Amino acid sequence: MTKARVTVIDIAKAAGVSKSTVSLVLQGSSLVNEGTRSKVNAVMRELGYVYNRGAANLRQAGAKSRIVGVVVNDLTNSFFAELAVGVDMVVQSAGFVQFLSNTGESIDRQREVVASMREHGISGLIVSPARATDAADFKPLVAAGIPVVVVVRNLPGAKVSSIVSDNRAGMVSAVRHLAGLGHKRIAFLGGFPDTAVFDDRLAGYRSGVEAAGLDFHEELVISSAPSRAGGVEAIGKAIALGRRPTAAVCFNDAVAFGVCDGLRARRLEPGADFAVVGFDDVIEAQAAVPALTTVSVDPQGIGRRGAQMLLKQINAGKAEAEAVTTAVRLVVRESCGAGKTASARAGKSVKSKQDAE
Amino acid sequence: MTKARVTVIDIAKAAGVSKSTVSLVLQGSSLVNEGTRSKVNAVMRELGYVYNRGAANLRQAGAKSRIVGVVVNDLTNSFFAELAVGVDMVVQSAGFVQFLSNTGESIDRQREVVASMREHGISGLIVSPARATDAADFKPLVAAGIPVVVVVRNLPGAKVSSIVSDNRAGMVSAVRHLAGLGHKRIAFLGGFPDTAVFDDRLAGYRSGVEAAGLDFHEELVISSAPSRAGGVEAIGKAIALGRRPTAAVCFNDAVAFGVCDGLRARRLEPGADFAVVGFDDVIEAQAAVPALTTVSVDPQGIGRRGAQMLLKQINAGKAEAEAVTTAVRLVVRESCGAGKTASARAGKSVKSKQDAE
DNA sequence: ACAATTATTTGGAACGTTCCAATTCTGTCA
DNA sequence: TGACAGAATTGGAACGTTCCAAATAATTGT
Repeated sequence: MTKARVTVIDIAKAAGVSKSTVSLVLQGSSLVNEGTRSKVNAVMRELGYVYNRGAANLRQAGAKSRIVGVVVNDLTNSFFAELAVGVDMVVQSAGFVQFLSNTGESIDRQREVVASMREHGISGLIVSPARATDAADFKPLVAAGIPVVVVVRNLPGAKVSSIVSDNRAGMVSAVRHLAGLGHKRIAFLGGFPDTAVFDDRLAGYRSGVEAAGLDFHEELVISSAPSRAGGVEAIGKAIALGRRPTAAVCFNDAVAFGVCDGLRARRLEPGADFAVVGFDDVIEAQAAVPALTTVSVDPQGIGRRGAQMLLKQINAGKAEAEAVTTAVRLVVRESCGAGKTASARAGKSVKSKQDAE
Repeated sequence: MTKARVTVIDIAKAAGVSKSTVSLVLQGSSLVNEGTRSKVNAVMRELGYVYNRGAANLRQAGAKSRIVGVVVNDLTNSFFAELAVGVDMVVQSAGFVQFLSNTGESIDRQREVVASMREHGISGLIVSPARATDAADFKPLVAAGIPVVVVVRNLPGAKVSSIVSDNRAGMVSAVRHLAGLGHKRIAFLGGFPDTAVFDDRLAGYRSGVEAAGLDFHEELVISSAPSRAGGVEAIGKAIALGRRPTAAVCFNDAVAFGVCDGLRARRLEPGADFAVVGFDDVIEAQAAVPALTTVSVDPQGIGRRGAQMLLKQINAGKAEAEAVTTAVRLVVRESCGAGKTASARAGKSVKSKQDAE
C-alpha cells in the first residue's frame, strides 16, 4: 500500500544516478554503462516501478503512444470478432495495445469513439465503418497525421488505406460452381443495395452468370436485410416466382442460414432440393447442418494484414494510402448439393473443385 | 495540414483569456461566466482543438484516465465477444474507453497485456483470467488502488471482486429437466477437471442427480477438452460403457455440439435417440439442428454487470471486493428430446418447464 | 461612495518523462 | 604530464494540462 507512485526520480535517487540516466536505461540506449544499467534495472524491479507512458508521450510530442484504435460495426458478429483477434495478434506483438470499440452500426457512436480515441492519442486507427459513414469523417485524423486503415467496407471518397476482400471474384466462383453443377436459374439473395459491398458482390454474380453462358434476370436479384430474417424473406419471394430458381448465392452467411430455414419451412431440403451458397465462412458455417458451402474470407487474416499495414504507416511516419483486396476461396460443403454425404467429420473444408456428386 | 498541435494556450490567446479559464471551461466548471464559456467553446471549435487526455491525467495524478482494461481468454469464442460487447456498452456510455486484449489462454500474454495496460494508466480492469492464472498476479494492481473485477472464472485466493454465473444451479436444473423426461442414466461430459468452473458444474450435476433420486455413478463423469473435439471423444467413451447412458449434460455448448457429431457418426439422432443439454447458450445454439437445449448465461449481461461494478468501484475511490453470482436459466429446445418438432421458427426459447413430449 | 461580499479570472507551480547541451570521467598518446 | 578523444553521465527546460492561492471585477448593503 505505497502512497505515492514511484517515479523515475525515485529510481535515480535509490540507484545513485540521475534521472537522465534512468531514462536512458528505460529506452535501452547503448550510451549507458553495462554496470549502471543492471543496477538501475535491479532498483526498478525492487521498488516496483511502472513506466508512465502518458508522461512519456507528452514529451515526445505527437510521436508514438503505442495505441491503435480499432472500431468495428458489430462485434457480436463472429466475423468481426475474428477480425479483432487478428488485429490484436500483430498489434500486441509489436508492443502496441488496442482500443477496441463497437459501434453497432451507429454513426453517432462511431463519431464519439473516434473522438475519444483521438483524445487519448492513438497513433493509428483501423476501422470497419458503420453503414452510411461519411468519407469526410476521417479527414481530421489524416490531417493530423494519424494513419487510418479501413477494412471490410470500402469508403469511396476517403484518402485512406483500405483492405477489403475480393467480393467480386468470390461471387464469380460461387456462381461458376453452381453452374457447373448444372443449375440454370441461380438467384442472388439478400443484402442492402445501398452499400459498396453489395454492389461488388452483385457485380460478381452478374459476371459469373454471364460467364457461364446464362442470362441475367433482374427478377432473380432479391435484396433484403443482411440477416437471417432477411434470408427467410428473400427465399420466400424467390419461391413465389413464376419460374423458380433452383439455386442461390447469398449476400452473406447469415442470409444463407435464413434461406435454409425458409426452405425447410416449405419442406424443401437445402442441398438436396435447392442449392445454397453463402459468403464469409463464419464459424457456424461448418457446424451447421447441412454444412454451408460458402466463400471464405478469413477475417482474422484481414485483421492481421490491416494491422501490419497500419503499423508500417505508423513507423514510416506518413505513408500514402494504398488499397488492397484480399483473395477469397470457395469452400464446398453440403448446402450446395455437391458435397459428399454428411459425415461425422463435418467441417472438413474442400478447395473449390467441381466434384459433382 | 497544421503543423503544431493546438493547445489550451492557443485557445486562451485567441479567446483573450488565460489558460486557467480555458481549463475551467474544459471541465465544465460553473465558476466561469456564461459569456466567456461560449466564446471559448467557439474558438475551440474554430481552431479544431483536441483535448490531450494524456497531459490531463498526468496532472491529476493517479486519478481517472477514463480507460478500463478488458482482458479475455478467447475472443474467438462468441461467449467472450458478447461479454466484451456488454462491457463496451456501459463503459462507453460512461465516457470511458476500453482497452481490449485477448490472451488466448496464454498466461504470459496475459501478464504482458496487463503490464502494458498498467503503463497506460487504466483506471480499472475486467478480466476473465487465463487458465491456471495465479491469484497473486493481480496483487500489484489492487495494491496500486486499481479496482479489478474478475468475470466468468473465479480466482480463488484473490482479494478482488468477481462475477460468475451460477454454474451449480444451472446444472441442477439441467439434470432435473432430463430426469423429468424419464432419463435414469445421465452422463456428465467434457471439461477439464482442474478448473473452478468444472468443479462447480460437476457439483451441480451431482446434487441434481441425487435430488432426482438417482444414483451418482463415477463412470458417468467423463472429462475431456472443453471443445467440440472433446465432445466427440467423450460421447465415444460414454457409449462404450457397459450400461450406456441415455442422456447427457455437457460442460459447455462446444462439447455438446461435439457430442451431437459423435452421436450422428454412430447413427444416433441427438434429441430422438439420446438427449443432450449444453451450457452457455452461445448464439450457434439456437441455429443448430437440432437446436440445442442449454443453460443460458447471458454473457452480455455479465459484461454489463461487471462493467457497472467496476465503474462503481472506480468512482468510489476504493470499494471492497464483492462477489456476485448471476442467475442462469435453462432454455429448452430440441436436443433434449422435449422440444416441439423442429419448425422454421427455430430459436424461440422456452422458459424451463417440464413439458414432456 | 465605501466596505463587504460574491463572482470571475489568473499566474505560476506541479505531474513524470524525454531531449539537449554541457559536464565529468576514462584512458591514450605524444 | 598535459592534451585530447571518446564514453558515460547529468542538470535544466520542455510537453499540455490541472490545481492552488491570490488578484481582479461585479454586486450588494448601508
